[in-house]
Amino acid sequence: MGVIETAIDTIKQMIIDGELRPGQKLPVEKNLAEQLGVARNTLREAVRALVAMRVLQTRQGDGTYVTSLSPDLLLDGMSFVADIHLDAGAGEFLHVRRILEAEATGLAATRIPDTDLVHLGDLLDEAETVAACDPVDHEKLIALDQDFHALIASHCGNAVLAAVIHNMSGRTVRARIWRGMSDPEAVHRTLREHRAVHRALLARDCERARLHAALHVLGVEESLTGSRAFAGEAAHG
Amino acid sequence: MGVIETAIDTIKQMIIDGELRPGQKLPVEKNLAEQLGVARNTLREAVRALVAMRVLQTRQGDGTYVTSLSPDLLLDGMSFVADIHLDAGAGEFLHVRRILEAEATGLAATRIPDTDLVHLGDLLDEAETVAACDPVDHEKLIALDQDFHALIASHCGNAVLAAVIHNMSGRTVRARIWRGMSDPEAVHRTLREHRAVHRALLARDCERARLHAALHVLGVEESLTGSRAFAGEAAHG
DNA sequence: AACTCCAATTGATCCGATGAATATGAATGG
DNA sequence: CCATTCATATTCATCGGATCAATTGGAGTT
Repeated sequence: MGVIETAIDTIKQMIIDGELRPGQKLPVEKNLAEQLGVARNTLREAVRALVAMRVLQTRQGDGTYVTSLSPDLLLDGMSFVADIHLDAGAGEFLHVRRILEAEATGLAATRIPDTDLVHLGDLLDEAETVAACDPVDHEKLIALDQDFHALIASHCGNAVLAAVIHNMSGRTVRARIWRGMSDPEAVHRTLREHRAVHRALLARDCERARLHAALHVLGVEESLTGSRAFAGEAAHG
Repeated sequence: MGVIETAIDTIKQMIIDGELRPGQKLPVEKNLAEQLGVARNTLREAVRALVAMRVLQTRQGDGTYVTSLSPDLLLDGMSFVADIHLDAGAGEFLHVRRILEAEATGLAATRIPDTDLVHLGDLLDEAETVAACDPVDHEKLIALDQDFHALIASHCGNAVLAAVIHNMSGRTVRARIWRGMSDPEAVHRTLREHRAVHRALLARDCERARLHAALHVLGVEESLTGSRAFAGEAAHG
């Protein structure tokens, strides 16, 4: 194993062992490099790798610190994975998201405070206003969509679950999904599904919330794969 | 934004845009550094960060290449996250794993080939043999446990789902769980639950497979939190 | 055609120097 | 005595060059 990999693992192990705690300041580069028996440039590459993993954080003129190590922080590299695979693997990411988002929404039904339920309603009102404009501001819709799902997930009582959901669909993926909705009907359907989820949460009904959340993501999946059988049939009736 | 961050994002974008494809070789450090307008040491730190994310791979004397970018590869940083949070967040990770593993096992019921079902049976036979020995080889049990779950997940038909499950519980977490089973009865219960999952898969019964998988992970969750109400009651009866 | 060996290529590691951002503490004014 | 300002030290950021080590590819040999 190379010198840099060794340095990375040593610092990692110091964190796992509790020798380095969240928020703690590391020794200055010169000393830490000497302590680990490597050159300063080598240590910098190790530190840079850990910064990329959101394990460390450097502040010029101040020092290097261990981050909060919160799951949300450490898992956010996943969004890049989602962005890379938006061609081949977007459907697979959405499938995972459907499972997790259904669970999180069901959990949130009994946990989300009333004030945030009101906030959710405000988000939906604003989204409907934006959708009614011509031309539609898709960027705004994307932001509101993200806020809607993030707010629900943040109240599921499981920080890891919320973090995985939050990072499961990178911004590029979400943007592509919304931009793919050239059909105004698709936008309105999405907003109706959001309303349904909101009503279930207002009723504090776990199972309804879970089902509507799953159905919502499923709708996105099917709109991507072009297998929207229901929509086609509904048009006939 | 710093020079290094800019270099990282530039390379990332080249990959997202398809300018750099999986397996492709990058220009030599000297040229690429010149092309990006940074010093060689600076480029190296950017490359090192992408190597840590499993996006790039370097081979001394040969060159730097784009990896396969497979989800399993890119998501494997998650195991470090799980290792760090094994005190506070182990339960939350297990909760997510329960949801995902249940789904994956259900999906695998109709997808896993007969030959792999036989292989699963062999793994269980071997595990029971090891568990019957004295002293018990916990390392061997950990490896067999990992193989069992990985083999099932790999046949769920969703590479992203399989990758997330695979990386959800780091080796440290899995090792701690098994080592926590000082009670021989806990080991035997785990093996019984594995058998139940295997039988459901043999019957190609999605719902049974899903339930047994969920129950299995739930058992691990409860053994960690010490809330094994059922086990306690069973001991009385 | 297969093998051996050497030289070129390329990343790995190290060293030293300068620039830029921040923190610290002394000096100053109220 | 307290708040502000500012010079200075500290620390990371970036750079350029030098040497080491591993791989590759071709020349030469069998």
